[in-house]
Amino acid sequence: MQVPDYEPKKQPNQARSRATFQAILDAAARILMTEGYAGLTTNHIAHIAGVGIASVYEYFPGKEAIVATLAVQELDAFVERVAAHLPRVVAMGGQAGLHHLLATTVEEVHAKAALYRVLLREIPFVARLPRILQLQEKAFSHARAASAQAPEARQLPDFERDTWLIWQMTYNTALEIGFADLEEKERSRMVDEFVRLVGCMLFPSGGRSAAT
Amino acid sequence: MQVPDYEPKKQPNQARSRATFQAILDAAARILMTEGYAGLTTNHIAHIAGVGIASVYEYFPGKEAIVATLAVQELDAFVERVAAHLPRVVAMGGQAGLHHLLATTVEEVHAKAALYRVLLREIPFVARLPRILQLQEKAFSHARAASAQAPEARQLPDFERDTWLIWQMTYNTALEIGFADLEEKERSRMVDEFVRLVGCMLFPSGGRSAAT
Amino acid sequence: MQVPDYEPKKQPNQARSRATFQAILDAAARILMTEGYAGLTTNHIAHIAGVGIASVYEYFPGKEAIVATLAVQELDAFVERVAAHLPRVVAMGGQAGLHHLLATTVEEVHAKAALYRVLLREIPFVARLPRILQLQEKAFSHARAASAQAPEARQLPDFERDTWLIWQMTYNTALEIGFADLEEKERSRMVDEFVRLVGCMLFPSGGRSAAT
Amino acid sequence: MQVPDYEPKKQPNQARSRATFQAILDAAARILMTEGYAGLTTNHIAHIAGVGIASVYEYFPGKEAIVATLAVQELDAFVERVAAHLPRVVAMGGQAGLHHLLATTVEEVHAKAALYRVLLREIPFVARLPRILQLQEKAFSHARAASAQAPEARQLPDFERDTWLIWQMTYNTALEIGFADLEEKERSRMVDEFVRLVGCMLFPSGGRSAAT
DNA sequence: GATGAATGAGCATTCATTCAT
DNA sequence: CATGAATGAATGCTCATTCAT
Repeated sequence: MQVPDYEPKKQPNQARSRATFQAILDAAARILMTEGYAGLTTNHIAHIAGVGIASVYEYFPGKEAIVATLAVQELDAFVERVAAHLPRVVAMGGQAGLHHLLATTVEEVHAKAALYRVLLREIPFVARLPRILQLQEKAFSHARAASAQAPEARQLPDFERDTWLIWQMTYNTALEIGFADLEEKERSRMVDEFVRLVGCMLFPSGGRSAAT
Repeated sequence: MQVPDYEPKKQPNQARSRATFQAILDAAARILMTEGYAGLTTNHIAHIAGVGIASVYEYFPGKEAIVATLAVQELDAFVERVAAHLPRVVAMGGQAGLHHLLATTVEEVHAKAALYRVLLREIPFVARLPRILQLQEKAFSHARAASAQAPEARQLPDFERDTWLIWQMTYNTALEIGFADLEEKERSRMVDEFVRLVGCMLFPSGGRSAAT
Repeated sequence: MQVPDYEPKKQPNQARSRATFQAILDAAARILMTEGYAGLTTNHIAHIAGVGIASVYEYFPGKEAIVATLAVQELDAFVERVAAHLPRVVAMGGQAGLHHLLATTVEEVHAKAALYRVLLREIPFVARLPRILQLQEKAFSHARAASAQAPEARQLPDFERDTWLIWQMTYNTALEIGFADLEEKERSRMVDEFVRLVGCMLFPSGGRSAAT
Repeated sequence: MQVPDYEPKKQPNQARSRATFQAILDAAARILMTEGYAGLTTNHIAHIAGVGIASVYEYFPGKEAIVATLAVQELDAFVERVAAHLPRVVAMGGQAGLHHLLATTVEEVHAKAALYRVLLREIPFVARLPRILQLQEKAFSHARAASAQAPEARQLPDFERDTWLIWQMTYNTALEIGFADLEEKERSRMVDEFVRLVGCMLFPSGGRSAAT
């Protein structure tokens, strides 16, 4: 099985090209949300995008490149949106900052749950894309940096492993909460508890009282 | 899109049938591990199993039923294997019991990581199969029961949500550790820290000292 | 395309064999009536007949032989049943005899319309089977003989062609009336007119008055 | 058994499309004539048509739609060709008009006997296609109208049933004469007698003399 | 630059038939 | 005599991709 090409053929410069390029990505996103990866075909993408099939191949070498480009675009924007809150998170600090960070993350996931679920859980190659790995690395290092700034967290007995583990737990559970079919109020309460539990790991001394 | 049939056509009774039936499942497992779900075709399964393609359709209505049957068989056995340790876990209690439970789980995951990763992360319908949902429910209730027996855990301020969240964090992270490409020693250390962090959530008061 | 074998492999002699043999033919008839020729498969026949698939091949070399045997059996019985009325038909003579003959024929067709329609209109090779051709020839010669006995009919100006044509018209139309989805009363009236019209051809001089 | 789709997927507009579309229909006709319906496969059609298999599915949803489209096209043209003679038939009137009509019909049938035989006698669903039923209805009403214009025919004692019966006899027998493997001269004589006999039914009073 | 008609390798699935028991 | 597990050639159909316009 040849490894496919995950890069777009060319970056569109003119306005019309840009529109076509984006229409293809949008169409792919719509299909992924309604039909899943199994229902994604290039002809279908072209049809939904309202462009000729040949135009799709004008910009992308194949189906995987469309998905990869979409994934990078979407997940990059996701990280950007969450990262925009980081200054405030750091300013708030401690449990309060953690709460703001996780609540924001869960809401962002929930807003595009249908798409993220497919991208992150149904398409095996997405998580292995270099640009997605970079993205995760970036997000992880954000988290580690923020974590290292908090005076209590420095006491983590095995800093490297602990941050990796907490990262895994937090990342996957934030996804699960965002994917779960919960009422807004229930999701909010779930986040409260989520924050408390993560706090238990990060700030071992004061975990219980901080939830109040 | 018609919903596929996930049940085998007939349960084999005679020895020869049984062998064919199992050969098909084994072949499917091997292909899933080497080629992923995308590379799984019925003709390929038949070829690897060393049986005629028609024999595949003698026992299964289609590809999905093979995967579903395999998933149920494998994950059921997985839960059984882990559940076999539960008495000891309960007897040990506390951090020690938790350590035994999580170490066992991670090792079982690691032993079949390639297969479980495909079944649980690449095939969207597996996690929605009624029998798999029952299995998760069963495992979750095991966990909740064990958790309720530990005197400290009863103090979880929001028992329902906390158990669900801790379950999600533990389950997903156990998978990630098992899937990660780590040396045995490194994995073992990772489990140690993992246990400590989960302990922080379950036994908030004494989390730090118990790890020693 | 090899010409298939239309003969049964062996004629069953013992009672049990006879039952199996006939069960196969009956099953084939039932399937033909409900699913048409396109839905007739050997495995399906065996299943409906309640015998093993290998038993089907014990008695018949293939699917076509089953159909051919069934067709000969059914159509032979049909001709026999109609022929049983011939003495009375000849005794009655003229329009009255013709009426009895055609009414009987149409009723016999109607009684097994679903099966005859498939045998005679959907399965191309049935009408070309030597034994079916013999049967038609036999029926045709019956008709010609009866026709020749009627004093008026001898006056047919072109005896050979006229009998062939009248035979064709009568045979096909009797089938169509029998196949049509008519109430019994309506079918009966249709036969009355049918007889009158055939009378017009056979007894040109007195065709009109005889219908009264 | 799902009822198949009998309509073409899209009507071709450009010249190249038209050619492909018609090549598929022509190939289907050729195969039906040489191999019968049983020998008609989509891959075979594509091969004979000299187009890729995917092109077949570009224009038709399946095999049945190809056959249905071909049947409608062919039988529509057949009815058109015969109908083109109707004015002359009406102008000639009586036996002479009838002779012209039936001779024309039989010749048109004979010219495409191999195809019509398969379409009308081997493929069960063709006769039940709405567009074919409309065609028959149209031809039947032509016949009834012509019949009603002839002064003698109005005397048919049971107009509705008589026209239906005469239609059935004439239609089926015209097919049989056209399908029969006769020398042209013999077929011509057969038509002469055929006309005389139909005349006996339509014009009861003077049936005998008119044949001279 | 954009198109859509055309393609063929490849897939899921069926079914007549055989053969060891 | 009867069985049913096993078979593979053959079929209908899809979909990523190309190419002439």
